[in-house]
Amino acid sequence: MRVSKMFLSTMREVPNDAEIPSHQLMIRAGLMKKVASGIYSFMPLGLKAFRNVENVVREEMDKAGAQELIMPAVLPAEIYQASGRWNKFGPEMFRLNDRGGRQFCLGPTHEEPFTEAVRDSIKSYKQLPVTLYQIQHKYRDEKRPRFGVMRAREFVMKDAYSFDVDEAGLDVSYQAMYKAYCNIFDRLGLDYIVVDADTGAMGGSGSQEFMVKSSVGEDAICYCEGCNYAANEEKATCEPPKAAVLGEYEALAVEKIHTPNVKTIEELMGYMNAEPSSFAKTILYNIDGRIVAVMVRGDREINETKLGNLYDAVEINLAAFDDVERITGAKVGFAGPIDLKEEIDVVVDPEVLAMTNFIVGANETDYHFKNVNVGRDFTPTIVKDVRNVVEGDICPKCGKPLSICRGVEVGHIFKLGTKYSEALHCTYLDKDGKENPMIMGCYGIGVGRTLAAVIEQYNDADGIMWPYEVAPYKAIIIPTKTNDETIMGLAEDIYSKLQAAGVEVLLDDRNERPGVKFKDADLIGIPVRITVGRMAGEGIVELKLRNGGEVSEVSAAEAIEIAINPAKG
RNA sequence: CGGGGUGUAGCUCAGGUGGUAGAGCACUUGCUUCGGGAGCAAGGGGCCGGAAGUUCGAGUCUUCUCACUCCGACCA
Repeated sequence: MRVSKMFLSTMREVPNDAEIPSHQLMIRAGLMKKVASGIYSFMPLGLKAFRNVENVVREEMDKAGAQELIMPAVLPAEIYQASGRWNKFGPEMFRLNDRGGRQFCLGPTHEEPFTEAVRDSIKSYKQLPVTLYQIQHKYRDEKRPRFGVMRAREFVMKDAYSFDVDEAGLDVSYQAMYKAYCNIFDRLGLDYIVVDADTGAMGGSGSQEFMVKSSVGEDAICYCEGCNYAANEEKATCEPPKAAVLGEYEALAVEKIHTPNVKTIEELMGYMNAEPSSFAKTILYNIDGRIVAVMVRGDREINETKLGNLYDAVEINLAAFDDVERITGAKVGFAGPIDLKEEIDVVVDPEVLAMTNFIVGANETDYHFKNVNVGRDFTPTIVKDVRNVVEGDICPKCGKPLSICRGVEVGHIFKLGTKYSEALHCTYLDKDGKENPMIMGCYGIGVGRTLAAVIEQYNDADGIMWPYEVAPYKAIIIPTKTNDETIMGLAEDIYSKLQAAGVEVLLDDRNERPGVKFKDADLIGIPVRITVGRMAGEGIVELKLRNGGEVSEVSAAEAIEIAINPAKG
């Protein structure tokens, strides 16, 4: 491609609505353009990089035995009504009506249509297993689109669905996808980690997320340096400290302390001259209409996912102020486990069991109790891990300290089980002629998000540094003067030889100053740069690799070799 | 959904107390330049997000709306 003919506009300035490097660079390098919040057009240069990611995904899916097809994005309401998700998705689903008033949506995820398609064409165990996939646009009306295509409202996803006769079959299908995902992210050069994840609204018996480590990631990942334990913060657990045993320590007498006008734990601790870790906070939650008290150490955060799972909850919120006041008999801020006015569950994090002579709210406005001890002063209804793991907590598998980092979720694989096959009657006949629901798995990769993650990982102050596999063009030839026959002759010669070799190559034939071309080449991140200039007469060019390294003077033939296969450089 | 911020040229932004629209970059033309986003000169480009109101007169003041954005909550 000749740059002079290319539909490309690069920007010197950082667009004011782009926060993170990948988003800024995708706009500045002219890869994409915003059309509306969370909705983007891909420009030719961006699309080429996008297709490269897509093709890696496609090749690995095909290699793993999955078969590609494509479903519509516009889908009738009925199939989502059948699974109950028409209502469950709520305002996140883009909905529309046809001229006759029939309801449709833009597909947010495609378990239902895939399940329906398989139900209609597969009847026998002999036709199973099968794994199908598509690479297609998804639509979710996110409350808060962010970071360009990292969290968009229209985005491309590779979604795959496996159908098996039994759990053992699902394990095989799941492992094949797991392996394919590793191959994909390896080929894309991403630094990723596979973590155990909460299954969330998808349901099912287990799931794992593929996380690219990144400071801009929206998820917190908990992992162990000592073993292979890794989990999303939503799911991560730790080994609790040993519970204190009454009688093995000196349990002091409970005292009621007047603590007027304290609003925060910090104020309270200042008032009582104590550390937050010597306080157990009690928070009231409304879980599907039921009020529950939850206790964790004062310096910990409650993990609402774990709490919700404990009650198999659909909706979980902090309790309303008047519920709190009715149940504790005090203003908000003084809740505790002792003398609650109503019989409610008191869920206690196991870490609290290790605390002795600690402080709690007194269920009386402006008062706290000190020297409280579990077992003597109150009894938990449930003891369960309901807090977020923190740096340094003990690994539940090997006992070493856990670390926490942030990550971008680029892939997610689920063992779904029979949730959708039962809802949509997707069954097969086994050898005995008995009807069984198929056992399903589903597997997603956010293609645009993966592309953004690649850029997030591979950039510097000058721009993008594409890994070779993703680079929209592998090499760029920069003639320093376009009116010099010797220079242009050699540049054109290299250009045609690279094209003949099947290398995607750019020739920057614009009548621009060399500095402009160098800046653009760095910004758009082409891996191999061949500058044709002063020594063109001797057949010598300058070679520079975008991912570092010095400029070297080589023969045109050598430069061509390296552009074809930079690993040799 | 709660709280904040911002909407003026393709991009980044300036436009006290109301008086009819600006800069830099980008774009067009010419000249000089030409190895890391050149200089000079001349140009083109605006429903000042939209609507209503106050006023002789609104980019500027008031109200309403829409969009974008940040923090939080939420999130297969």
